Amino acid sequence: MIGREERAAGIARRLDLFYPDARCELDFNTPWQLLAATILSAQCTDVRVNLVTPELFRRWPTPEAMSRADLAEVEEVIHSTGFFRNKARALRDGARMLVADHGGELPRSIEGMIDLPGVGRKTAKVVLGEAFNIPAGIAVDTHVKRLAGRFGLSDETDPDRVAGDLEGLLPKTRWVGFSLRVVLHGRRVCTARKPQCDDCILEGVCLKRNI
DNA sequence: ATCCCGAGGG
DNA sequence: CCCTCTGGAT
Repeated sequence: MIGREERAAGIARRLDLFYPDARCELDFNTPWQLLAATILSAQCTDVRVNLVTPELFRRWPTPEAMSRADLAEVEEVIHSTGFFRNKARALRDGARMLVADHGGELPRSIEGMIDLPGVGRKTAKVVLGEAFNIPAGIAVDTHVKRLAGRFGLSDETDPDRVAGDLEGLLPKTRWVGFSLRVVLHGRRVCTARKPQCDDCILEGVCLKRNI
């Protein structure tokens, strides 16, 4: 049985080779639009988020515009992404905070981002990493949480604890890419219900495959 | 621990 | 019908 450090390095290396051009698949033009799309992506596929954001960003392209938006109109546009009341309020009230306290720009720290409504550590890490290239941490969503367990890289269930384990196993320079590739692998191969282990490139380094 | 919430797959 | 989708707030 190989140790966690060795397994983490081996998995990261193979994912790098197999998904060389992994990138964020949400559509956006500005950092604030990425934040908005990431808020909408909670418990929702990015494909569906990309279906509603063109209209959302056409009508409210900036925090200034969103800060003055009618809540019911925002709810109507984002309805199909689910949790639409919470998300609409988070978008408008967060935009008001950005305009009032941050000059319409995004905070560049996890603490600043988490102060915004609808923004937790996962969303903060995604936006800081993708928009500003700040490796604030490994974003642990449903995919990263599931695969970290199957890989044998964490025994935790709390996303923040899983993130702590992974961040201790991988160098900071690989954090952003690792998250993107694990999510991609989780969607395409290591799915929640019927994982396609026969088509998986991680044989020999994944704990689940070694059992 | 529970609630928020719609859409698609099996 | 049940599970899952790049979660967050109470």
